[in-house]
Amino acid sequence: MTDERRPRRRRKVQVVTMTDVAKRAQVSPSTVSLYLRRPEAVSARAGEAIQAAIARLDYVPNMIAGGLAAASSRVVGVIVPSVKNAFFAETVSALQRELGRARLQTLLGHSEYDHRVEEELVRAALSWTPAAMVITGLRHNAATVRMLRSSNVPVVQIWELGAETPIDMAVGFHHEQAGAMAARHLIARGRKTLIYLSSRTHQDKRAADRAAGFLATAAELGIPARHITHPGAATAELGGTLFSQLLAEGGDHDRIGVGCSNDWIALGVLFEAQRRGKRIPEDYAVIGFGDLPFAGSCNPALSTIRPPSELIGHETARLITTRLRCENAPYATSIDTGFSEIHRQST
Amino acid sequence: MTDERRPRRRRKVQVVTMTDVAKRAQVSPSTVSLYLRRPEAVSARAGEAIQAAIARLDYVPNMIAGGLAAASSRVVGVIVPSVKNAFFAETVSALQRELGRARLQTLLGHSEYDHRVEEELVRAALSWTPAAMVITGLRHNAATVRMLRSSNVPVVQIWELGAETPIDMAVGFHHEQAGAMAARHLIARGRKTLIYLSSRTHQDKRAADRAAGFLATAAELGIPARHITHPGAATAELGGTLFSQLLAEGGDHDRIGVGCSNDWIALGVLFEAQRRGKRIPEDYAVIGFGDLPFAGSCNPALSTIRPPSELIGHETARLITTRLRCENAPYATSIDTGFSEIHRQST
DNA sequence: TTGAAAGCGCTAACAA
DNA sequence: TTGTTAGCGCTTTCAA
Repeated sequence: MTDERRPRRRRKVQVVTMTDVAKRAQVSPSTVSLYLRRPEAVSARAGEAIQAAIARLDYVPNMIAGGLAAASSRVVGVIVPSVKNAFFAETVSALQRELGRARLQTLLGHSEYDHRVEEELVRAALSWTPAAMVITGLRHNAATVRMLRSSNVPVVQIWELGAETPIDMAVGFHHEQAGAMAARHLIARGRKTLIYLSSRTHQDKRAADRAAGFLATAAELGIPARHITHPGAATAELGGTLFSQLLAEGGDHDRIGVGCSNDWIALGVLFEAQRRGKRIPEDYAVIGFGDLPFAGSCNPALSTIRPPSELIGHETARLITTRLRCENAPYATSIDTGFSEIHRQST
Repeated sequence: MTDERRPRRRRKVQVVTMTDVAKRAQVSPSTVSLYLRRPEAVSARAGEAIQAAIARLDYVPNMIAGGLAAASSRVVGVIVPSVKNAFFAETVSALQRELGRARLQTLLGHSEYDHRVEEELVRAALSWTPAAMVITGLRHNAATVRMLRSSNVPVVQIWELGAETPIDMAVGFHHEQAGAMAARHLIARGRKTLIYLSSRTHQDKRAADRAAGFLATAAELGIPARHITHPGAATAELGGTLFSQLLAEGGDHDRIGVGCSNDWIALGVLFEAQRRGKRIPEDYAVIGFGDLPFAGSCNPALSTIRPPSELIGHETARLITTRLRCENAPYATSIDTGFSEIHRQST
């Protein structure tokens, strides 16, 4: 029993470390590190030895340690209102597929359309020193914007373009223009009165913008128009409710054009019209927004405005990977993805 | 100009570190660390000073450094086939909301129903020394299972219960039982012949299990039954195609009961039946799977089997947080969430 | 209740 | 092309 001061030791936590690989391959740890990041910078002989050692030892690199040393990690923080919403699900899906190709991983957060939740999610994501941040919309708490700016991390704001200047980059379209297109479409089909059916516009500012664009265009073209909205989430059920409300309002119901802030609402209108024996498009022409999977196959097939959900993910990934590749890639880029008009039987 | 050897320095990368907070609060860094993890272990005086310093400096803790030092991070790796699928979107959404309460973040991956992609995603997620892993299904590549086992990370397999033993914990239900329930439901409503309409069963093993349960139950009860399937994704359009195929097959079409592996397919059947003037439920009784948002409001309202998508997320989060709280929490738990039968107009 | 100090596993500057 | 070395910012003993 010696009186010797035993140095306190922490357990070795990781089973196989880079040092183990280096020992086995008879090279130094930094050569292994170099090989992992730029295999072409290492001699063929060393490369093969390292590769063999990795395979043999079943080595999984520790991104946490790498991230700390490099002061930046291979994660991208992505914040959307909700992945239950098919629009964002498509974007997230495309984004993740493309980021994955560049070996970037996705740290996902749902703000639930709440700016305070969003702020917390941004704070949490930034604590991972992410390689980039993706956030939905252009409007955020002041603190969120401040954090994002001072983080020096590339930021892409998605799904919206508008009056506000992006924090860094933006990929999306003008929702007023999408609403305007729906209005023009209905007017072109001879509708005498326009109605906009929407939901949750107090939270979903993009839906509110579409409504505003719809109503403004009707006004410009001298067509009477009004807006029926509801605080609930956009569902087929709510669409039925809104349509019933429209019918209950009475007045002149000759050649009405109905714009919906979302295809789910439009689908509910279709179902409710069917139940009440109203003809679509003869009595009521209906146009939605989203081109959701059912739009082409329902009865009648639904005319709609199709947002480029996948393209937004795709372009966002491209912007991020470009920026990460060369520091001096174009700054403050905005990409207007546009949207398209899908004419089917319901109008 | 001195000849003095200048020590090489790395840039200070983080703007505000724990040391900065400590200096300002006139305490040591380890006290700040302690305060952040267990505020009650620090004197009120020190706590207040630290809190003030944090607020003043706008300090964001660095999870990467924390994760490295603690050899475990506050992320949970979550792998689902696709978040475009409403089932998984609901589960991920619930899971994330609950994990967020425990200050755990979600690293999301989509396997696209491919076990090799899944393996890569697991490898990538494990390189973050996650606090836990969530993975969809019980069937994976051998390498995936090996990595997961040897990682010593809590693993929850979701959305499926069955013959295989879980790697660690499991939350889900038996899909054969769900298929069987659909068959019994149709038989109880007097159907003489049963048809199962499904899609992508070569990839979606859970859909294949539902089909198997449906057909086995029909056989047991002496009811003729057959299976029409298609490799495409489950959409309303495909539902229409499958139903057309059923009609084209001819034979005795008296009192047919149609089970669908997914509500989207059932919706397509409803639309196609409408177009072809077939009456539902008189000519064809239809039951789906999923209870997707439109099921209650379509025409006729759709009978369906409802999987507890949210509950799965909820229970998974509970299992994870419990396990993280006490190391010796029950090991090898399986939770059978069950599912429910929703009877509406279509049967 | 607080502080000193030793790493966690890796990257990157620099030297060889 | 490879190796040496000094941290990255934090957690966690252990001692005071």
